[in-house]
Parts: sequence; C-alpha cells; structure tokens
Amino acid sequence: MSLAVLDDLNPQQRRAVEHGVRDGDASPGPPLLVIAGAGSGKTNTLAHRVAHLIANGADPYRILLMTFSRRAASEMTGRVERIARRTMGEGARVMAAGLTWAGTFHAVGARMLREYAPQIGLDPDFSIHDREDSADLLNLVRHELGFSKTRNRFPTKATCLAVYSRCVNSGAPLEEVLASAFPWCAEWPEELRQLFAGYVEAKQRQNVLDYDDLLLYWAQTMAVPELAAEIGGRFDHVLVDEYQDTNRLQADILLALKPDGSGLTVVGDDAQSIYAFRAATVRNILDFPGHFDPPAAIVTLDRNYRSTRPILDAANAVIDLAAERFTKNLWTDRDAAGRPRLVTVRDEQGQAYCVVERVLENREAGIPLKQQAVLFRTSHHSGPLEVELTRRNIPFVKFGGLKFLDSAHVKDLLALLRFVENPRDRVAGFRVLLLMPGVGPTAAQRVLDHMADAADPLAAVATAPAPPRAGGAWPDFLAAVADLYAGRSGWPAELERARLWYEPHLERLHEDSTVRHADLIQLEQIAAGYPSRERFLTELTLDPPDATSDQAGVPLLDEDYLILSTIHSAKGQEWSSVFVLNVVDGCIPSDLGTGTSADIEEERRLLYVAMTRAKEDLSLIVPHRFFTHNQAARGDRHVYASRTRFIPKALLGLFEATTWLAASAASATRPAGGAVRVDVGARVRGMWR
DNA sequence: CGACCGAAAATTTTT
DNA sequence: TTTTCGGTCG
Repeated sequence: MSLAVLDDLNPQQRRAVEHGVRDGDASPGPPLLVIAGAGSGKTNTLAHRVAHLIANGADPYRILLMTFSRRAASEMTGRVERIARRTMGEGARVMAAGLTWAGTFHAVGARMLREYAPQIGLDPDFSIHDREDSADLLNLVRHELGFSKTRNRFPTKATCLAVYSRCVNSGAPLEEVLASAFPWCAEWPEELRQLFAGYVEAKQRQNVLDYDDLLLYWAQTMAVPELAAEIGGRFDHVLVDEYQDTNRLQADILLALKPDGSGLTVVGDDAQSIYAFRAATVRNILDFPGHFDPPAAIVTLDRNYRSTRPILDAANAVIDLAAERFTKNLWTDRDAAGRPRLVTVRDEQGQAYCVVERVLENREAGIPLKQQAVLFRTSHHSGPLEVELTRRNIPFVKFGGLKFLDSAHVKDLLALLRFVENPRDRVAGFRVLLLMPGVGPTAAQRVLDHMADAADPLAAVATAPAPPRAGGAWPDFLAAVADLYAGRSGWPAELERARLWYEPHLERLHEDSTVRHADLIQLEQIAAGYPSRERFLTELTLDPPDATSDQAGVPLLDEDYLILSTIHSAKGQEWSSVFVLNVVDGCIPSDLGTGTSADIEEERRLLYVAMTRAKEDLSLIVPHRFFTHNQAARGDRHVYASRTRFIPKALLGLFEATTWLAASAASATRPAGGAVRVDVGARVRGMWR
C-alpha cells in the first residue's frame, strides 16, 4: 500500500491501521480495541485498516465487517471502497466486490442461517418477520392462551414483544427485565413465560424467524463447538464498528467467532452509547480487552476533525457532567469565533418558522440544503416543521420514524408475496385473507388450518372451504395465488400480478387510493432491483428504504434537500449546519425515560451525539411552550417547558443565547386558536397509517 | 359470522 | 387525541 495514503493519518490513527500487520504479512494478529470519539475519523480509520490488510495480502472474501445499524454498515462499506479505489486503482473493483461479508449483525446472521439451515434443523426457506408481524403473531398466541380476558388488563402485544425482545437480547431472566424496564407488567411473569413459550413454538411451526431470532439462532449455532470452529474459520479478520451499540447476544457471537481474539478489531465510543433501550451495553466495549490473554491493545482517537472549537467545547462540557466517563475529552485545532446558539422561541410553531428562516439564510449564504440537518428526539417532533417546509416548498427527506413499508397498503401487497413464498406463515396468510370482504378471522382460520394439514399447502388453497360470504372475491384470490404459485409472470413482473389482485380491495378499503396506488407502483420499481422474490422479501425486511419525503417519494439524487432525522438515525453523520429541536426537559431527556439515572445518562449522551454532528454551525432550539399530545394526563394542551437540565446555568457561557421573536408576518396570518395546529401534523402522519 | 360501537389504555429511539 | 380491545347487534 502506498505510504502517501497512510501519511494522511495522525499517529494514533496510523497505529490503529497498522496494528498487527507486518510488511506484506496480514495474517490474523492480536485483538485490538479502538476507542474513537465523535468526529475523530473513526470510520475512515477502520476503512483504511481494511484496505491496508488487503494491500498486505489479506483475502477480502475472508474478512467479516459488522455493525449494529444499517446506516453505519453502508457508510463503512462505501468508505472502504472509496479508499481502496484511491490506493489500489483498478484492483479496487476486485477488492470491493470481494468484500462480500459486510453488513449488520442481523443481515449477516440471516445469510449465515440460510447457509447452515440444514445443519441446525432449520428450513432454509424461513421468512423473516418485522416488528409488526411479530406483534401480530404474539397476539394470536395471546388469544389462544386466553390472556385476552384477564381480570386486570394484560399488556398489549407491542409491550409483550418489547419484553420478550429485551430478555433475548440482554440474556437476563424475565423477572429481572420486568423489574428494571417494565415494572407495570411485573404482575404477569408466569403468563408471559407461557406466552413466550407458545410464541417460540408458533414461529417454529410456521417456519418464521423474527429479528431477535437472527441473532439468537446464530448464537445458539455458535454454541456448538464444531460449528463455531467451522464458521469462525471462514474468516481471518473480523471487524466491528459502533461496538458500543451491540448487546450481550452480539458480543457472545463475536467472541465465539474468535475465542482467542486473533484477527479481531472492534471500534466504538462509550460516550455515544444510545441504544441501551435495546439492551446494548457499554460493558461490551469496556470488558473487551480483558477477554483475552494478553489483553487486547487499546488505541484512543481523541482528535476531532469535524467541529469548530466552540462547538466542541460546548459538547465536551455537556458530556463532562455525565456521572460516569471512560473516554477523554476531544480536542481540535479548528478555531472559530461563533459560539453555538441557544435560541429561545415562543412555541413549536415559532420553532418551525425560526428553523426555516435560518435554513434559507444559510442557503443564501451558499450552504446547500443537503449540508444542513434538523435533528430531534422523537419522530413526531418534526411534525409542525414538516408542515411549514411543505407550505414553503422546501424539499426535505426524513430519516427515522415512519417508513414507507409500514404503510398498510404496502404491507398488504407484500403479505400476498410472503404468503406464496412461505404458506406456513400464518401472519401473512391472515393479513391477505382478511382483505377480502366477507372473510373474517373464523373463515381465514379454516382456510389456513386446511392448508396446514396438506403436504403441499399452496396447492391446497384451491380445495380449501370457500368462505361463504366472500362471493366473487374468492375465485379471484384463487386465480391470483395459482398464477403466483406457478410462477407464470416471473420476477419481478409477478408484483404487478399481485397488485392487479389487490387493487379492487385497495379502492374499497381506503379513501385515498390514488396516493396509495402510486406507492405500489414505486414498490414495483424497487422490486426490479432485486434478483428474486426471496431476496426481495428478506432484504426489504432487514434493509427497508428508510427515507420518507412528502408525497412524491424520495427526491432525485441530484436535487438539493434538507435533512430531517431522529438523533438516533443521525449517528455517524455530519453536516455543516445543525439544528436540534425541543432542547427542553420533557423532550431531552424524554419524560418517559427519566425513570432511572441510567436512562437519564443515555439521554445526556443523546444530546451529545446531536451536538457533535455539527461542523460549523449549531443551533439548539428551546421552545418556551410546547404542545403535548397523547399524554396520559388529561387536560392541558400545552405545557411550559424549561431548558434541558443537561445545560445548566454554569454552561450558558459556552453558548450564545438569543431569542427569536415570534415571526410577526407568519403569526399575523394565522388564526388565533392553538388547537388546530397540532392536528395538521397528526393528519400528515396519518396519511401513511 | 362479521361489522360496529363504546370503553380503556397509551408512552421513543432500531434491527 | 388516537389506537386497541372486547362485547353486541344485525
């Protein structure tokens, strides 16, 4: 590898890149932990390390690259490719194509499980349930067990699934999970245990895995010494990014892959750990070195290349107040005059106007929309802003929150494909059957039971008892299934066949069928990018297109658009100018998550992550008053909010405090009543529900 | 058997 | 306020 490329790195980065690699010899070396602060060139360093390994003879087919989030995964592979192209010229294409084992833990797990299915008693044609499907199946089991009519109300399907998921991911006993995270469900340990047992059996009968199973089955596979040796032996180097976001199960998998740590590299930053709610644990990163003898080497990257000094000073001050810290403060030599702004506005409406004004000012000053981002704690916080952006014709793309695939009509259509792909999947079957008029739970169950008893379930649909009140819808359905079953149209044309069947139902069930119809056409275009139905369904579940923009779908790539993102989805990203909404107590920290001090600490890190996304310009918006909706406490439509507790008085000197006076022009044209404004946001979101 | 109605609960971030 | 659940009516 050319020395020129490594010369761009600072000494610590270079140590991380070259660790364990001798000239021309990239055989697996001792384990390495890289503690890399925000903006310290973490992904870049990891990418350089991969390129360096390959340049020194490592086989790209035998390199495994994993992350927790999809965003981080694509960022990483893209970066490796770019660096390789720069350093290796034409050879880069070969190399990038060779990096086939790169992705999220879940995606890699799915692939591994399909491959090893025959050896672990799994049908390789399993389908994968997303969260909603999993909750639906859990609900069916819940009914079967008679928990629907208990004296006190039993937890909802979503809560049950959350409990189950946490148990699986943290490896903690049920009672402990209930006590710590779901105290209001603590009276049901026995029922929940029974429910989960039934759920697991149902999944297995139906040849279905949920998200957690992808990790769980993989971890179980790795518990068999022969298989662990075989799978671990396929890779010389295993590298994990965002290691602070992994949970116990993922750490188990990793350690089973490389018990002695050879060829193992993990990268992370405990100050950016924001997935504890998903059972991620910083212990993974803290305990990593000690798993090996001798302990893994540690390299710390604490030079920040992203933000100006005033921004970094403020962010450091915020994280400095954390109860527990392991990493050092970041430093930079990027001097600049402007402090980050702390902008007080009247209410959420004022917040929307203020952000829009500033964004437009920035654009006038030459900063494209794409270099600006608005971040928020929860998805619906951007509601009023989205309305305002739409009103002013400012294009935006939103990351996190509601997904294209969550809309009912898309799920309906996909359910038909999933039903044909795996006829034992009762959740998909139910969903499809219930779309027809005159078909309810009872009729649907009869059909599915009839199929379950047959040797060839799909062929048996034709001989199933016709639902008495379905009328002409039933033969139409049989014809569609027969066509898809026989593969008459081929992929991806069969999606159109499915849509033709679905369209009459779409028009009957939904008022706004034209908008929804456009989504289905878009789905067909997406499908064309996948080689087969199986790959389409799997990858759509594991890697759904995650941006929603208003109405027309994702804007063209060459267009300029503003970024809206939840803070969680913003991790690893950076923008020239960043706005953070609702920097008030009750939002950050969320008043839902303020139960334990650990929860509060996570919220503090969340604010830290948001602030460290900014390169030149950072504005924290503090609405004085904000509307609450869906609050348990009845009555008040708005509450008076105060600045987040994470920026106490002592820190105010690091900010430039300003007040944005409620835009006279805008508010003058508005009717006085406050209640309607919240409804608009709800309705915009409702279009997708 | 399925559609409708009234009461009660709900809580956010991702794979 | 919205969603979800269970009971009742047609």
